Amino acid sequence: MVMKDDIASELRDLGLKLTPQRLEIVRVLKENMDDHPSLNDLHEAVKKKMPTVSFSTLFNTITTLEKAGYLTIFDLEGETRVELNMKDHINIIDRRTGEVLDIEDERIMDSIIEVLGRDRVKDKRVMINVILY
Amino acid sequence: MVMKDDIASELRDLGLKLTPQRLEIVRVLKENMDDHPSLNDLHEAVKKKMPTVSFSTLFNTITTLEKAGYLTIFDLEGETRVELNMKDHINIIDRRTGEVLDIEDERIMDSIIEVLGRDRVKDKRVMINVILY
DNA sequence: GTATCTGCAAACCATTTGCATAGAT
DNA sequence: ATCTATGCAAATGGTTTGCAGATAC
Repeated sequence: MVMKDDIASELRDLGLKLTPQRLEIVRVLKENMDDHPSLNDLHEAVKKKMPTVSFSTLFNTITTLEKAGYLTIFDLEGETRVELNMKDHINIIDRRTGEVLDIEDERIMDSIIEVLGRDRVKDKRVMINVILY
Repeated sequence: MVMKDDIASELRDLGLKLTPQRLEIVRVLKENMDDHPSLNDLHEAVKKKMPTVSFSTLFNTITTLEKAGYLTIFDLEGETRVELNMKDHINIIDRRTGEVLDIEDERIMDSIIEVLGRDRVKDKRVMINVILY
């Protein structure tokens, strides 16, 4: 359970102005942390709580938060997905269903880091595409 | 160096009609195998050899070849990329530059397969997104 | 008071579709 | 003769931009 004031101080720490829309967007995002929602899904979820929030505002907010290092976005089959898990981890992405699963597996992580080097992985924000036939 | 007739028989084996456009598209694709070209890049490259080939034809051809299992496509930052490497391998994708590198590393591959199970990986055409902070 | 945020509307851009004509078998 | 491919033009769909008015500080 995340408290309102936590979000406010997190945003303040990033130097961002506290608007009701922003607070609501982050609140909803935290509630759906495991879902890696698309911008549209997120917009729908936010509108349920605050129907007047525009897609533009959502887009601007996510862009701002991403630049501030508060979240990560990635593109899945042409859709922007939002990733709020800020721990080192791996997304297992099902390209057919769009499902995204977070795992924190040391073996995979270690082998990737060992082969590529941690700095390189970190620097490049690497995406790894495993292709088996 | 790939010979013309090899491509023709490959396409024939897939039950596809042999048109000059198709042959040229596959020829160019094989020449740029390591580049994971976008549809647009590929179209430009094909037009250098055969200027009349339309984007539609390229699109239709790639779609057809993908359904036939001849190649893989994936989406990178909103662009369709074409993958012709049909060996088990890993793409290291730099999300900033769009660069894609093929590697065949047993350690990474084995650890992924061990954790997820080969069938699951194979079935899901998994994409793995490594996020380090 | 000023810099930033909001939200409407329009632009953008790669992809995808519809369809009439052309070509392969 | 039939089935599939080609290529033009238009539609789609998610993202991105421009900007005027509103709000946070």
